[in-house]
Amino acid sequence: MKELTKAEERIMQIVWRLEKAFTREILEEFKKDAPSYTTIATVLSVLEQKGFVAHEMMGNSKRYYPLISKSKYSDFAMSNVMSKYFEGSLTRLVSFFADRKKMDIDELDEIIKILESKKEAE
Amino acid sequence: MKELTKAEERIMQIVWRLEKAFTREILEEFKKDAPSYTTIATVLSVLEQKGFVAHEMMGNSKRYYPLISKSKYSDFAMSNVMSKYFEGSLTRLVSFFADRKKMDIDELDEIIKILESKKEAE
DNA sequence: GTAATTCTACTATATTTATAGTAGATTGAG
DNA sequence: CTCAATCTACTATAAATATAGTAGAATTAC
Repeated sequence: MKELTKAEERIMQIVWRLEKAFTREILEEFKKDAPSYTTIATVLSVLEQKGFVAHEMMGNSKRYYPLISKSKYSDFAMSNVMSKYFEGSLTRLVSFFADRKKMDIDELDEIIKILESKKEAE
Repeated sequence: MKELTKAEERIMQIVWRLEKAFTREILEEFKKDAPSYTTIATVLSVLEQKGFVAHEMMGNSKRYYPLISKSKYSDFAMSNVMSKYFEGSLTRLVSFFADRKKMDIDELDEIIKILESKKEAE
């Protein structure tokens, strides 16, 4: 899988959120610093070439939808950071968090619960 | 904090590992796809401008060392991914892992232990 | 002390990324 | 129908990134 550039990622996040979107709709999602309509169109065609989206024609306009899911790309992006900064180990990541973030008890309990049930399953 | 580009990050990882390093030493760390000596030197001066490293002179050569620690940058890089893909929630991240990765019992126990003692501390 | 080596500073260039304009096709309003 | 609006395709350009060469200073090996 190719990596997303910043501009591509901004657009892709919107496509993921909307699930199906026309260029126009994507433009409207920008509150500020909106790129121009044509810029978005250009980025979308790059995203299509990279295999991140595809489109269907509706009249003469393209409705784009994701080919690569957000969670699939999350996996990719996270693995990247994990391997570069935590030697790929979730344990290291969690201790990193534990060391430097304040975490509330409910959140901790929630995470422990998830892990306990994962333990059952394995 | 500025972001590291890919080329910068490759070099920076080496500087973090070596703690203090001459350009020559950095070059030697590359096993394959080594950029040229001068490329590394150029990237180092960019890193210096961005505030990631500084140097001390040893004779006529520069020995670079990190100004921004790896863990500080980890924090930054991780927060980035976390906010983009997990709404900043460690809980979501952990469940994401639990859902899609096989994890061994020892690792799970280890993580639970970390979280339990964090719970004590909070 | 001179030749070969090594280093930095400066400059150059290719590639990639980001942005957007223009022209021509299509469509919708009346 | 016809005009204004809208859309895509193509092209252009700026900015950022990646890479490295050259010249001259400094150092080292004899």
